[in-house]
Amino acid sequence: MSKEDAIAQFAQIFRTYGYEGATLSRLSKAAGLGKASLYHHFPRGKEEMAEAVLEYVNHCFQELVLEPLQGKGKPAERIHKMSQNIGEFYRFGQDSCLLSILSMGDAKDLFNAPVKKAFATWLNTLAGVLVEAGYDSAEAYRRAEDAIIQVQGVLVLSRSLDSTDTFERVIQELPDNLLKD
Amino acid sequence: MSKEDAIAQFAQIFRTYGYEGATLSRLSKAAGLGKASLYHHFPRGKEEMAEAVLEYVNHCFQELVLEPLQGKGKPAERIHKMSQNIGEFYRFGQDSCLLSILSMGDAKDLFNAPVKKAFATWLNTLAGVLVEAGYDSAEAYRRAEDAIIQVQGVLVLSRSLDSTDTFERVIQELPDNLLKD
DNA sequence: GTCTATACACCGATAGAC
DNA sequence: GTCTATCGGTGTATAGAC
Repeated sequence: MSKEDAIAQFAQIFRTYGYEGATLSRLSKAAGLGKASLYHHFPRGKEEMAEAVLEYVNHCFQELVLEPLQGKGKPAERIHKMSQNIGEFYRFGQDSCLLSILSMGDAKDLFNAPVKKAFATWLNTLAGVLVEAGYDSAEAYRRAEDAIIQVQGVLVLSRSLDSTDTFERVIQELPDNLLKD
Repeated sequence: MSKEDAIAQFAQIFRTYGYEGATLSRLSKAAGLGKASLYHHFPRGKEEMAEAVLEYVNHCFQELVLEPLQGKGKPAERIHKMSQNIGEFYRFGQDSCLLSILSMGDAKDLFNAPVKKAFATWLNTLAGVLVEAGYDSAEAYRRAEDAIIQVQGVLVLSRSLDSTDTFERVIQELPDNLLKD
């Protein structure tokens, strides 16, 4: 297994169990390596593994969600593409948001800055597209906030109810909600 | 400190650190008792403490959010009261939702049933008011889902961004969103 | 680069004095 | 009813053989 594959497996562990619940035993099993071997690749231990996961997830998010927003088409088309890819990014509601997970408990102190930055980038990128679509910047920012809130909210609800049907509906309605009126 | 006061303190620990992160050391400190003393009041240990917290929080939620919805006034007034009290219940975005916390990691297996039930009750109670307000039941249910999604989403965002201003806006707009069109 | 063995702290939980 | 002391287990992390 490549290092990147291992990090992708780690991501699932952190998302599922949280930072405290992501024990070295679980991470070791997910990577198919002994606990001691993990320290060869991540000398600073669990914290460095979480950093690698955060970097990896940010990279995926950049490709799937941010780049489509910065593409060439009409604003409406870009927003549609973003919404589709959000579905893929969160595996249609099966995955929790890593950022929201890392904003809890002890992890909050460790990852406060990058988590804030990631949300701010999403907010600003989406608001930028809405400004292009004709909204003034305050209204664009509110709508971008509302969209992110809907995504985060439906992820929580999907996890709590063990059901992804509401996720599908919310993602499908996201473009219309962003551009209506 | 009364048992109920201790349970309220426990709730803050579970909300802040999650089920795994809510260690007996932290719970003991929050209650102002030694670890061993906790077992006098909660013989089955941490799991029983979390059960007590869940029961306590459900009770608060019942009083603050559900009962106003089942009151006597017009639907619009009841929804307005619910929204106000949601602000109080979540301390205006400073608190995470205990249900969403208990739907993660190992706690998910332990508390799946009551968490699902609590969300279902909220959904059905709110949808009932919207039916009274004139929506057909499918539309009422969708709107109730959307409102709960907005609340959960803004709680995540508030926690991640360490800011409660968006929370205030979303709660304020909640009644209009539920009843518009 | 991966392993076994181990160190030491903290976990949840219990025994028993007071 | 609360405490100190302690248990067995697991947590993160390290040492050193191969």
